[in-house]
Amino acid sequence: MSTEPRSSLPPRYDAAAVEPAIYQRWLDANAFTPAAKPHTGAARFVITQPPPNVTGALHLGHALTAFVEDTLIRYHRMRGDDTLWLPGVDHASIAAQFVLDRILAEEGESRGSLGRERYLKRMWRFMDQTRDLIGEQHRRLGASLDWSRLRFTMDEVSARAVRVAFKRLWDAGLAYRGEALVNWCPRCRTTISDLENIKHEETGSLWTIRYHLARADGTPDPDAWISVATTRPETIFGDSGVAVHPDDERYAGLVGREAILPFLGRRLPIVADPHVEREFGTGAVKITPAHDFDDYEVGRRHGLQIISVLDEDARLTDAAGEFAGMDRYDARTAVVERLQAMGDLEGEQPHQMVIGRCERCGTVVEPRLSVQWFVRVKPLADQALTSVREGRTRILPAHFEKVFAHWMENIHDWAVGRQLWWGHRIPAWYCPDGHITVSDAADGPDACAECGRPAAELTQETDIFDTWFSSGLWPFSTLGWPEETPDLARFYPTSVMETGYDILFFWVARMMMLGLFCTGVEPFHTVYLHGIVRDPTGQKMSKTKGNVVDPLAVITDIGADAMRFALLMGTAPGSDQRLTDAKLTGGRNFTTKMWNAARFVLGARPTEGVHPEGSESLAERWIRSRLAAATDRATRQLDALDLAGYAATVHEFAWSDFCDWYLEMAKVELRRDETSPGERARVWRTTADVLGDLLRLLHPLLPFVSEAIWEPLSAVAPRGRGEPLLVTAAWPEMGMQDAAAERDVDALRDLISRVRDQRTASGVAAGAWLPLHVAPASDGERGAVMAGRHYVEALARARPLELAEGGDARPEEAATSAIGAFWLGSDQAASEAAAARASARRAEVEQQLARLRDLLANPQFVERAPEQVVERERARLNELQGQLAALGTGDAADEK
RNA sequence: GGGCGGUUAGCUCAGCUGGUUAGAGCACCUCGUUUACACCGAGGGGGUCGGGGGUUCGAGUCCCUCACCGCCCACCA
Repeated sequence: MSTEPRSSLPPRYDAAAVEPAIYQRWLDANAFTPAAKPHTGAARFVITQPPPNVTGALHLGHALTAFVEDTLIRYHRMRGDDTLWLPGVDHASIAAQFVLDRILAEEGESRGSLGRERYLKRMWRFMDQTRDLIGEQHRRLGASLDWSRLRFTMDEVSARAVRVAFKRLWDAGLAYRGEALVNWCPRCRTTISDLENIKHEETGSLWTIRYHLARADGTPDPDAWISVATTRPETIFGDSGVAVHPDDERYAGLVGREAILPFLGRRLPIVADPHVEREFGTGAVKITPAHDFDDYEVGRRHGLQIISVLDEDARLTDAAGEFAGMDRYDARTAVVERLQAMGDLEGEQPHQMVIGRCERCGTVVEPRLSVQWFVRVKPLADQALTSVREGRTRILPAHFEKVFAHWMENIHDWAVGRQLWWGHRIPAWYCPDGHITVSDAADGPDACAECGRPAAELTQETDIFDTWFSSGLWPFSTLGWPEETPDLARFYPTSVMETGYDILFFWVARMMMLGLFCTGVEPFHTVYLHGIVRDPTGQKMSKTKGNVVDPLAVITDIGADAMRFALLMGTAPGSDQRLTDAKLTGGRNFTTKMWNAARFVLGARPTEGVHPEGSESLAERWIRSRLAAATDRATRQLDALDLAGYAATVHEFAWSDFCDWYLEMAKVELRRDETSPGERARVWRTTADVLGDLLRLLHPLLPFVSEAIWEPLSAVAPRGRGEPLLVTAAWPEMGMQDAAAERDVDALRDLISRVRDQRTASGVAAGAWLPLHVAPASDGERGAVMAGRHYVEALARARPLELAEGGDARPEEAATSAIGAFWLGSDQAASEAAAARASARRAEVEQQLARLRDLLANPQFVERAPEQVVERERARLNELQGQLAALGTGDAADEK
């Protein structure tokens, strides 16, 4: 970029060229890194952002996240708050392995062929290629992240935090190792959490199978049996009982007897358990404790055997006899066929059921009995729940608090171990005597904590942590916890945690639990949950549907500002939005509009060296008042995290007030012959002032284009605050509102609009100048017309403008406006169309008057409604009566 | 099986604790090359606020109920 300040702008805004250059200037100025020391007394504003997965490319969800957070951080930076927005990426163990495994497959390798050590080396190489990708993409979005604090969940600081956090959980008795049924993905070959086990409605089969009853000698009775219903015949080999409902008289005589398992001849006790639904299937259930969560509980209650018959690939084990080695689905078919051949298959019917599939690979999840590491989360969940209930952490939108509470109340222990390689290895060591030592030392323990055996005899756990364990430490691990670092003291706890509602449980809940446990305080005071960006028809975007929008393509096309505006306009906490081309085009049009407005202001600068003089015109007072109102409103909306509201406020002020009305009125002032050079200088100065503050308001919303305009503007209209870059400039100060100016201009705008309407209705040529007669309804209105007559003349193309006196006759086509009666004087204006339009307007006014009279005549209303409301209605009535009266005794206006 | 959200103009959505004539953008119609902008300007048409009941002086807004759409949670094999 040139170092010469330019004072004009090129005709076209070239976002693709301008945006990267501006981002570089921000970086050069070190604009995103907090000062070494905070200003004393400055408020703190720190955002916790979800670190994107290291392997992923940026999608619209990331873009929305970045835009929301960047908008907030830019606002607070301008407010002078001590801000931090820290960037980072997540190592995403299972997702990363899934991606790398695919790459390896293409190279003819696999996890198995490489072995753990080489696999991890390969993974780090892969990381080095992809780790910076997300960062690069965030820079193109304009995200003002503090790159000097870039973090990775696999870096050493994070690793240390993981060890220390886990050691503390262990010491507190909240981490334990035990045998339990867990969700197992046979394809990823790891345990997964309940959250990663995605339920799908699917149609399967329900088979009814005969289990023959055992005779006294233990042989099956060919003529007596109990029929059980099952969706999983292949797990038959793990059966260790049959259950019926205790009150089911059909089976009352069978409880306590035994059935014989087909193929294996195992004796199965028939037990009574209230868990069984009598109406479902046959009312009798085969119990397979090792392969079903319900059966596990039933089995425990009745002391049944737990027999695993599936291995880690979901193949049948030797316990399945002749079926050993078969895949679970092949075995299902085979078992059914054999039962049929034996005459023990009573039936098969289609069955609607819910199947759990691995979030990552879609494979049907298998309940599997194994020894695992768990975190006892109940006490942690209670604390997190309490802080939400007591308002120390607030969730937006508020109704998610209920969702959060429901989940927290029903939470199960967290299986944190993963049988994967890429991730933080669980810092637990086993000694030959079976003792467990958990250590937070980087090199592991010196000796067994229980028996003192030396480290050399200990072996470390090979399982790694669920990715979300390290993500759960993110708000403080990134600041150096457990060290008492200056950053931790300065930026923790954080302010706003912003993410999509879809990871409320995965991430937010875990951060709250681990944050409270590790640091004793809530890691953030506000949880802001945004929704999903959908396609124009409301479908979720997905690669398979082919309806994804690539944010980088959009940026290349129309610029990051345009996309930001489009996304923020549609965002509301907790609700999804549809992204359409029309919205993106709207964003582009808005950036272009701002660019062009700035071009006009810069180009309209009068001769230098002339001192501004005279008092501000009505238009100037009005736009300053509007600016004050917009500033106040936008500020309150940003403080309330109402980003769509903020965007709408600034958009409306910029486009409607500033461009459509103020600039048009300013042109009148600037171009009138009667305006002196000093007055011209004053009007331009006001215009540049307001534009400057508008840019400040605009900056969090359109950071690039506002910054691009800021430099040339401040070169010719320095604001005296010495702010070379808008990104670090101050948020506008609240000005004074000017009720009188607003009232007058509102009235004038109404008059102008109505005159234009009359012109259109009567078919007057657009460029024609017509005389205009105005009969003000009162002295106030008369004053407004006097103050703004040249605006009316120019903007309504009405010249000369003549003020009518009370006694003047009103022609039939006279109409009413907020300022009183008016009529156009010309042959054409006397047309029937104008008269018709005018009388239609009058009819409207009269209708409203009638409504108001009725309302005010109702004693109930006058007595019971608040006085303010009644007063407002009275005032309105007076105003309308004034308008009508201004029409005098014109033909159409004299009857009530 | 529980719970939650939505239903407002042709489309996408605003409408805070009930209070003027329910708004915006896009789309549509008419006009317009006035020296920032046609990625624009001016004007216009278009809604019994999902249905039904209730509370109230007054309901898009509060209560009840029904319908449809969507989401989350859940151990009937």
